[in-house]
Amino acid sequence: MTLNYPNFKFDITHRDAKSGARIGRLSTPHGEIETPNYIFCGTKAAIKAVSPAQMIEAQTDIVLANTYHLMLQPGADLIEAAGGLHKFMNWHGPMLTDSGGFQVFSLGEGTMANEIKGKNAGKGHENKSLMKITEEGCTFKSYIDGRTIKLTPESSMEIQRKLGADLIMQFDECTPYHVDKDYTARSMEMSMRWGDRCLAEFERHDSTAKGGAQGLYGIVQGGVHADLRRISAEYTRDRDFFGTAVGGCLGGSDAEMETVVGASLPYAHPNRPVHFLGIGQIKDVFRFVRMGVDTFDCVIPTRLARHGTAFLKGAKGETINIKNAKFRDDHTPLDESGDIPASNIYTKAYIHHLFKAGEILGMQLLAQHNVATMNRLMREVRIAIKNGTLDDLERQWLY
RNA sequence: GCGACCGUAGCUCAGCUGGUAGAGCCCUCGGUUGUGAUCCGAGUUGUCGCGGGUUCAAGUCCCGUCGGUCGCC
Repeated sequence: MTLNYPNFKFDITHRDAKSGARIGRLSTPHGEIETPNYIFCGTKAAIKAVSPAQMIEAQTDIVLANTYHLMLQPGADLIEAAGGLHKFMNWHGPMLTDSGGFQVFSLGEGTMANEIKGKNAGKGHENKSLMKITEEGCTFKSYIDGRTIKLTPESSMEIQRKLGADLIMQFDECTPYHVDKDYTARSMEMSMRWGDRCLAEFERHDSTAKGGAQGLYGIVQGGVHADLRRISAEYTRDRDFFGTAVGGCLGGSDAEMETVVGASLPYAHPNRPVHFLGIGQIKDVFRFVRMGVDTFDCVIPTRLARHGTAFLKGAKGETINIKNAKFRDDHTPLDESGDIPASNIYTKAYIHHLFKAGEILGMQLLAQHNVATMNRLMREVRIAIKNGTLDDLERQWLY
């Protein structure tokens, strides 16, 4: 072990007797969080429609930002000159950055989300010309101005170092769904070689020059193939990564997603924090916490909010659509059991009106409510794991 | 009083030389999982001002009439 991450720690303080769920304490230079926890997406150094102060009011512990978007705009050097992402965006708690792998490859697949979910069968790949993958890395055209950009394991590490988040991700290829197993295997193997290059680059700079300011996660790939997932998970286990992330194609159904995680985590390092990239919904939190996932990140709380969907404990399908006509004259608070004004003061009729009228305050209120609701979910999940009452809690949350 | 133009979905309008109506918005519902705020998808809505006439067939042509806008005396 040449990398020891002196300023990071992950202690598992409690294990659920009935499942793989666990309580952990993840320490970073910007504070510690209790896991399981939820990481909110602030792609371009901003949680869409929610200020840092409102994130704190919603009892948020940790956020993330994206290498891909920030390298293009405003550029990593500018953020470094600003004193790093924490100062730049005024978020002083723990933070994570993605490596840029997912976003780059999503250009080649039209919408990556469809690929991961196994949709768009037979379509996609129409923008393949926008990018090129080689052993060296990835070349693509900037969505900002069209200029050609190159991203490699080394440059991803350099950019993430300049951004300065606490937790960072190795550069990987997010393997599409509609490729054959052979392609998935070769892609996974390249991601492993890229992982080694990330570790080497990381060790060259971070662990020495900056005194261990960052913790690097390896990413498990392998598509929907259990044997590949095992190989990839064992790879991350046997390298000096601080944490393990589950990424790549997760299949086309809930069942397939569980298979993927189930084929990965038993072979990952047992004492490292496990992050599930890009998931999830409330039902996903319950499912994957039981499989040993410690942190989640997903755009869905804030994206759904901007489109008028509010997470609600016990609601059918987890959510309500505030734009529905039935809320037009519902003068009760959005969520009386919520713990912020956006939830327990503002009424459904009012927020319904804001959406109908196109007022951005509607999106702000729902976004903050959804963030607060997911944070509340995670708090209750942690308590339930400690008390052994996860099943009961799940019944309360899910219709 | 005369003349011109216009009356088509809740709103704004498109429908070429005749072949029983469309768009956008609104409205209703759905979608969104390593971010796409103002997005994507589906659906509801019409005695084409009214009355005659010509024609196999009229939103479309002709006559009359009502309403509106503008101009002239």
